[in-house]
Amino acid sequence: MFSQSEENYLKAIFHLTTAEKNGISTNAIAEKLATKPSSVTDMIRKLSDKKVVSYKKYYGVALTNSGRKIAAYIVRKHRLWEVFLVDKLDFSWDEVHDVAEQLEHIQSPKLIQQLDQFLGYPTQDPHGDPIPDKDGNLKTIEKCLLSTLAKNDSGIFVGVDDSSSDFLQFLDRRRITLGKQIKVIEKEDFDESMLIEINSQKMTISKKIANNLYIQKS
Amino acid sequence: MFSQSEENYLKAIFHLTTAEKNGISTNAIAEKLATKPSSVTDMIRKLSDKKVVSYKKYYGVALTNSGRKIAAYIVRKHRLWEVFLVDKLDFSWDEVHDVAEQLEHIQSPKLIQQLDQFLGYPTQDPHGDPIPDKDGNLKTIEKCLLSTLAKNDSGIFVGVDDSSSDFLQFLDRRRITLGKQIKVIEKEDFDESMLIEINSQKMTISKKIANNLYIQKS
DNA sequence: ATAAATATTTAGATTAGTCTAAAAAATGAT
DNA sequence: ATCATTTTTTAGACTAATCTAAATATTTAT
Repeated sequence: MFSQSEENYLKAIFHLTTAEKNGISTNAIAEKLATKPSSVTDMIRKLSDKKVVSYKKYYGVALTNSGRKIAAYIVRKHRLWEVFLVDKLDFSWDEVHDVAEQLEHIQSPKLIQQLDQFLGYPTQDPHGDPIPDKDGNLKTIEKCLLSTLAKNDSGIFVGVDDSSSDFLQFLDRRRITLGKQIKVIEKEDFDESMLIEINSQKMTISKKIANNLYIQKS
Repeated sequence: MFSQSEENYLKAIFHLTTAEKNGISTNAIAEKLATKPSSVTDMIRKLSDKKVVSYKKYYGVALTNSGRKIAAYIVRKHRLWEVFLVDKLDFSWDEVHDVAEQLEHIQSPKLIQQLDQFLGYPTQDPHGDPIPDKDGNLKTIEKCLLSTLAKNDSGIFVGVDDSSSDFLQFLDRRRITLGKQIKVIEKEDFDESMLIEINSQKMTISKKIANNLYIQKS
């Protein structure tokens, strides 16, 4: 059994792990969890004793197979709860994160099994992120940042990188919602802004925005 | 804000408080929470500093108005979650307690507001216990223990005193479910068992069982 | 290759919540 | 009313999770 704090560390490492990076740094974890590097060292040592992370002093940390499975299950729970909040309790996609952050720690396999069924076995959360299956497998879809598209490319808006409340509310105001078709009409070299077409109308989008929108090319 | 532990103490005191008793004893709280009296003394002092309980050394403890309101809200959350688990996720009434015990600590007023609406503003949990309203008011119905009924009295089964899994499963096997009509056919002086009629059939019930079933007399 | 900057770890302290053992207060029995 | 029993509190210790400050290792820049 793992404490909430231990679970949060596992999840943070899971999210910081990408195909490229092998050892996750103490500082990166500390920043992600808004804690101090010294606290991270302590906790990592504890998780290492429990065989859920492998750790070599000064060389960062990585999840073991069992650690990855536990982390994926926490992410699964988090995302299922987000779907519940949006689909059943009429939360908007910018309101769900903090509550799901609490709900993900509830211990009850039956609860999650039944919730999954109740929600109709969803595969993505309200931000377009994939929901790991029971075995911790994550089916990622082919997607890229809007900023990487060339003039006249188009695709479907399938996810966000930053899911802060401010950003999500901005998207709501601009009527940029998951599943919409987006076409790049013009790219401005000077500030890297773009003119895009969505909902049959054109709008200008800054580089920062384009860097936070995932597109599935068509 | 109150920690999970503080919330559990408030809830325990809330449940131990009845019309008769004014000061709840340290030992009673310790037993309810499966902890030690010395731990209770420490926590009570802390809750007293926070003005949610009134406390005089050696004379027990009582909730203040604000303490009572907080405790009632935790009970409200617990019971709403129980309804959710039974009505929406197909849990049976003997499986919900431990999960609700965790869910009651989730902090999100909107979550509870929306859940309440989603469930259709229920007034009772799956065991027949009343759900406190938003202001912490508890509407108790007129009820008495089956053991207090006389021969030929009858009424509706509206709640249980003991809601342990074992007892609830026993009731399931005997087809004794909330809302059923029960009539006392015979009372046995010797062992205080009773012969009752339910579901148009007769069955014998021990004193212990009769002491755990609440009846609304008709 | 060395010095400066950065990252990480260690050492020691703190807080919340708990415990055991002993002391103190209240209660109950004669 | 006194003594024994029970209840409650106090004192001191422990663990998990965190922190600050100092020490050490690694990386980067010249």
